[in-house]
Amino acid sequence: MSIEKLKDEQISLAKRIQIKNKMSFDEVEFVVGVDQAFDDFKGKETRVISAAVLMSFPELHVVESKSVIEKVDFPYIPGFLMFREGKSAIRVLKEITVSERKAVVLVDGSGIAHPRRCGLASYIAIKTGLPTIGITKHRLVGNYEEPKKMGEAKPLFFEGEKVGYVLKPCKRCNPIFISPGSYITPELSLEIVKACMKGFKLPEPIRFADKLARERKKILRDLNG
DNA sequence: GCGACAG
DNA sequence: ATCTTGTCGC
Repeated sequence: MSIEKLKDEQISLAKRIQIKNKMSFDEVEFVVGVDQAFDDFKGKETRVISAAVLMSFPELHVVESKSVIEKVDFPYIPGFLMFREGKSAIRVLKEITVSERKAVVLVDGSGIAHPRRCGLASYIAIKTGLPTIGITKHRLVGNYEEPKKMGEAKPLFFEGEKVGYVLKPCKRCNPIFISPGSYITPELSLEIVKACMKGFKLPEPIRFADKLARERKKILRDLNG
């Protein structure tokens, strides 16, 4: 599969993205965090561990946790993360009872703040029908004004459009980048992420999913090698 | 050609 | 993302 062909696929998916709220802030009953860890041993095939943590909202109590593991062949290429992590991320989401709930998914990757307006979070939203919010620790695309105070957020612009927000999560933290995947606006995305913060750089659902993925990876190594 | 470039 | 110990600070 050529890069050009993959770009076409992203452009096609981007046309299906809806930057419109599927539900209001008050209607959100759950949030889900999804994150991946990689087991990359010399000589052996790379494996990806995807973890998902379902939490009540706005209380943020863990309701369900699941993880899956599978081989990965696609390399990391900026702008094409969906082809490396998308498949397993969707698999683990199907392991938890999220479809029948009023939930929003927080993903460790960009949403529409992407060269073709279609990052990993958008891919997951389109393939599952669930509203998603993309969150990254580094900028992929876009221009912005540096938020200075803790809790302050500035809009992220790309090619003349507002594609998300840049939030300073804590006093001595670098900002995090928030952009909608689909079925949600930049404003509600920011509002929900803020409500998921508990003094750390990343929102609770992502932190918990990250922690779970790493734990499973360690167990995997102690077992095999 | 040079710099930028999610995880 | 991952490789890695101690260490400075609230």
